[in-house]
Amino acid sequence: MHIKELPRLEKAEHGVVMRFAPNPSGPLHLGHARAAVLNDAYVKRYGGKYILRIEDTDPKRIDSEAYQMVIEDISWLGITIHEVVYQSDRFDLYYRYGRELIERGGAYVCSCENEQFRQLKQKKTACPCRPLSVEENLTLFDKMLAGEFYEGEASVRVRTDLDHPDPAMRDFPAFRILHQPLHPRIDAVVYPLMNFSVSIDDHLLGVTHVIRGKDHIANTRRQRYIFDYFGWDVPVYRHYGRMGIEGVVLSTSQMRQGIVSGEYEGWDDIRLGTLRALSRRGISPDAVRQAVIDIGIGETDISFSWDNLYAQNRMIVDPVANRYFFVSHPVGLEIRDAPHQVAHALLHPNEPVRGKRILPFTGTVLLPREEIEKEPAVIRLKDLFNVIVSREDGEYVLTYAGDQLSEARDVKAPIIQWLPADCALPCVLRKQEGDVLGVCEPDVMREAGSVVQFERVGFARIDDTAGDRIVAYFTHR
RNA sequence: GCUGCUAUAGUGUAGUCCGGCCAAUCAUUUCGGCCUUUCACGCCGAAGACUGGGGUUCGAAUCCCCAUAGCAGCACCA
Repeated sequence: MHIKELPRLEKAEHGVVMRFAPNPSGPLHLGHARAAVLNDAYVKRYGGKYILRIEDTDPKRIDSEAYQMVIEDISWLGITIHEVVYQSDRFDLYYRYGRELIERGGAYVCSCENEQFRQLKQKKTACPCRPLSVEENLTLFDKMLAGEFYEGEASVRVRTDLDHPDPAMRDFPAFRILHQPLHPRIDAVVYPLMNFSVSIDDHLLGVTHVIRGKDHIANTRRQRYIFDYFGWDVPVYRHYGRMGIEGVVLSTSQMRQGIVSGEYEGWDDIRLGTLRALSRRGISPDAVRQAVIDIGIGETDISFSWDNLYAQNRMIVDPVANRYFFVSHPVGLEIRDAPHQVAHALLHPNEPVRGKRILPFTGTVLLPREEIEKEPAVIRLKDLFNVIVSREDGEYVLTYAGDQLSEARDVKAPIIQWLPADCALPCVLRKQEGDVLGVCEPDVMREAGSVVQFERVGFARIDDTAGDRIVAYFTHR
């Protein structure tokens, strides 16, 4: 496996403090994995501390189950977290620094209507609240905290530069009032906005380097205003480009919608880009990690390719996956004149010491319909013997044609998987395109939870062996 | 509309800061071949790119300008 080196980080020689800061709105997906892994990779490279900061300052975007899911997903990824911080535990801190920012003249309480402020901002005009004194602002802030305002009636804004050429920079909000919905962890009416809480936390937690998506470039500039008011040093920032994924929605809200409407089975539906979906399909966390590091921190927008992920995963999984036969759409056929015998097939072709599977042939085999319908003249049943295929009255007839592999080679006979009719287990292979019904070897029962290779079909993770049929999830070819 | 960022093969990526060693790296992909009782793995080989146009220079993927395209932000979301 080729190991790709990430570009070096400035000012990182003496260690770094970094953070991964998801909001708990759902499980982690590939987009999160990029942020989580990249930061983790740098912490591991330079040494230091990795903080998981749960950004739960918007009750509208909290799914109380997500707190747990995020933790699970991170540990699945094999990421080392040294400290977990919940922003909802820190509201008092934000209020304290909010007050201080007002005292320093860096913020004011604005009671303009949203639309009104927006228009003033476009015209680079100060709103009527902007000139209020520090004392007046502090009083208003206290009233906010005391719950004396309705939602939307007041907010705290950071004083920036009304002439700033980028309208996005002008007096952005730092706190808002929210009466509803209720926050699952705390009881509050004044909520810090992302740019404020992030600035305070990044400083207080000693964050030295931040790697995040370029959708945060404007936020980085806004946060700099707050750092400047407090006289703090800003971390080193890196913004990587947008990442799309072939044929997948990564938006948590869209995924949730699909689950609610019944389009998807759940967060681990194999058509989804969540980490739990990948895990269920047998994608290894190391493959995700490698694929993400391979992509790096470039600022270009990219499209994540499944092929590249699969290639990484194949490298990891191929040496460990045991081989088995899976026969899709099985057709039972008796083989004429064939001596009963027992086939021995290697669990892994490159590692004979691992042992063999034993498949007793007693006259009738199950073959994949697709293979028979190609009407080959001769086929070789893998690890068994050769068979001549003919038709009589529209029915396929198979006749024993010797054991010699070389003879099959000579006529370029396809070598195909098969199963004894009397000891095959029903098995459903679940693919993104749909389910494939078939049968597999009884020994697959022993592989619950692990990834196997169904020979000539592809890799699959054995998900469930408890029901009346084995359930396997297709990983990739 | 305003502000900013980016632009290397199908995909991802190296090279760009400090112009020549780049007729452009590596991986994946596709196609051949070898190996093989899997259409897997492994091995060998091939295919495939510097967005376009100007400029600077002896020399540009690399510097400058313009164009084009994509993306992001302009939320009391993160």
